[in-house]
Amino acid sequence: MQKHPDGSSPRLTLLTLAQDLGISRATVSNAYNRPDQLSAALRERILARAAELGFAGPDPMARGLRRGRVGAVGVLVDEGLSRAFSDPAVVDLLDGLARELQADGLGLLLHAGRADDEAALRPIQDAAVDAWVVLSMPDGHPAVAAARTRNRPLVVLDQPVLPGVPLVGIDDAAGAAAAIAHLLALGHRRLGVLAMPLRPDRQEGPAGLARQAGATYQVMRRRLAGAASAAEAAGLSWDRVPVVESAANDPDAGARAVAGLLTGDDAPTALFACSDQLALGVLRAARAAGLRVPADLSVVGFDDSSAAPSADPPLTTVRQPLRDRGRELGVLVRALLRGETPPAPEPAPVHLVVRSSAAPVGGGGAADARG
Amino acid sequence: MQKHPDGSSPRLTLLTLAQDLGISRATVSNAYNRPDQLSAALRERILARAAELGFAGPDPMARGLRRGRVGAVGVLVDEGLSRAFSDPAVVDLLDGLARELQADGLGLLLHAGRADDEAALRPIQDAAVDAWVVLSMPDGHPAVAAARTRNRPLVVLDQPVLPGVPLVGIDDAAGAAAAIAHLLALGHRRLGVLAMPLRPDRQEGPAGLARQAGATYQVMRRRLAGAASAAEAAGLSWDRVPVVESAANDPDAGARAVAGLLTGDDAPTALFACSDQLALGVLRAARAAGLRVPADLSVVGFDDSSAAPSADPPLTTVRQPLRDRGRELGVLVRALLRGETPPAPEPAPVHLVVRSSAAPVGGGGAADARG
DNA sequence: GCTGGTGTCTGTATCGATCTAGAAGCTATC
DNA sequence: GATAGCTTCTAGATCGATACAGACACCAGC
Repeated sequence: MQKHPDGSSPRLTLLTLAQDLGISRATVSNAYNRPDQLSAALRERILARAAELGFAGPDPMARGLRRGRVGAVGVLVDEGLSRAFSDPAVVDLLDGLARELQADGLGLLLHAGRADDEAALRPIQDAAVDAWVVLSMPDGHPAVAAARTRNRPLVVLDQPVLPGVPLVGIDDAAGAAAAIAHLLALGHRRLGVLAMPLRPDRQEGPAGLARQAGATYQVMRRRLAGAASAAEAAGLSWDRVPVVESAANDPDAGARAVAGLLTGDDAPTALFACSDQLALGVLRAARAAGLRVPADLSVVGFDDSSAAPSADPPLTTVRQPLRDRGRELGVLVRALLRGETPPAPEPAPVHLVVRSSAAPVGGGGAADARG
Repeated sequence: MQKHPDGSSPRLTLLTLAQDLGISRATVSNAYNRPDQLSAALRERILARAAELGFAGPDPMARGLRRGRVGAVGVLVDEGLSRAFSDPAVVDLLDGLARELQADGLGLLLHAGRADDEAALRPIQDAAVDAWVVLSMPDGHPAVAAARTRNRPLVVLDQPVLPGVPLVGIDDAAGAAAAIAHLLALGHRRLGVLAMPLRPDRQEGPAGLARQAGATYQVMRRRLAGAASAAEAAGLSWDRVPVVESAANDPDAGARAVAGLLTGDDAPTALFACSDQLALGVLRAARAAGLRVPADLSVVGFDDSSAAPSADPPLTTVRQPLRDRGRELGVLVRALLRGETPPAPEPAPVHLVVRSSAAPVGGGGAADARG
């Protein structure tokens, strides 16, 4: 755009403008950052001339260096962006976060925490951010360590639990227990559970007690523990409840993982899917197997993401306030950036939202069977 | 973490480390950036000592200032992040972009382009990014102007068309024409169109020719023009084809907007929805109105997003290679950052993917009618 | 006429790195 | 033994802004 006669592009800086106007660099800086430090008239003159020359204001990086702030918050998500964002729950949460941070003009810098490559961690270490938000990363993930090396404020969602790091979480165990209790109350005794990945190794299929206990995704460890205690409390032996692990938290993977469980004489009459994404997969698999939901199979999900109410049938699910939690993360980050040391918020309450994907065992819907 | 005995935190810099080791600052810098400029032994010693002291490497902002690069690409999306990311098409595209940029260790800095507030533009002007990617913003949106003020490389998806700015697009008109032609070939004569927003004013309802022509979302202008020409070519007068505008590009808004169109004596037998998100809304509205798809109503979408094949019924839709287009954006950005001036890529080809949401008029499915 | 207070504006040190040019040491060659 | 060519390391300028401590003018009050 602005090209010098001699061909070199004359980068505009505060100094350029100051010299042009015959005033000092500091005054131009003040025109942008401290309007009270100079007369309104002069400020107008400076801004007008800046617009004329096409000067866009102080350079972000130089300002960042001097002030120690860039105006960006790093967000660390597991795996690729695609997988993370294909989950409406993550999107809702991120939206809450972004809205809250907008109050301070902070943007979100996304980085995917791929564990594979040692060199892939450099971009994370070298990211110009004021703080980090870590979204549901497994225990011991190297990307989390990389984000911590700069000693910037860091806030964690759900997991991992790190000493001295504030965490925004929910009572996963209570939520899962509520889901199981609901199914038990409906009279179901042959239960099944479809789990999100327990470890980042893409394993799929039945998950025994050992695998469950060794889960590096703490969220799953807690939800399974909650489910187990609710089952045991009702006299059901947990080790006889089939738990199937999905290779990924999306409907397709969920449908694939659960397919084998739905047929056979002792197939479950009710399934607890540990996320709405997986619950959608169960619905799909059930349809493919010719089962009616909820007549032949009851399904309960987890999250109450935006996809839950519009599913077919609408999902009974454990509601967690996703947007609010995103906002909480933002509030926490802002406080930390102001130098405060706020207490981590209490785990948000969860409760069951009853819609129509779960019904009493035996299937009232058989009346108008039309298969 | 690292606290000095006297209470002040002793920020670690290249200089600290250099003095500690009795060498020069430049050498420490070289240890990180130019391994060939010093002996392997010394480099090892530096890195080891750095790890010992907890030095995470050169400061990103200082490096950014000196090098003129921060390692981040700004992404400008319309409206809130939530709306943008709830569209699987956007997510797929973003994933392609992120993957391509990862090759250079570049992260994505998200900013929502809210038009409301003048002050809301500052964070965009002041964002520390090396380049901008603008995703489907309407003509004349102030946020786009804000992103341009820094004279950084800028790449546009779909729109707006700006002189000298490379654009990654598709042949929208041909795609829409293919959709209409398909419906016509199936014998449909009573067509309807469900449009994405034509202007960012959240208007909903029938959109006359004037409104269509005044659309500031060019994508919609082009798709409607393509649809019109295909209709006219078949002898159908376009001004008699009802076009309904949705207030937002999501299934709920789409269902709401289209509901009124589905009933009545001269209700369309076939609908072209200008995005898969809207097509999902049509499916939902049709179900609510007791219509069977495709027996009573044929539906064609646009995008072939990841939601299309798993819809019920699977969507017939116009396929655009979303992930590839994201990658193209990334390739373009990387080239521009290397100082090259690559030609904007040819508009990617689109073609119709026939699944089962559109069928011949008259409804073959009426045989086993069970309503 | 002097003191003290306000309101504006400026000079300079500083943030933490990278780049360029060149110094120092060491070996090989004629 | 002087010259040339390496490799390895360093000094100093530079990127562009902001914070702090004053300088200067002007006015009020005694």
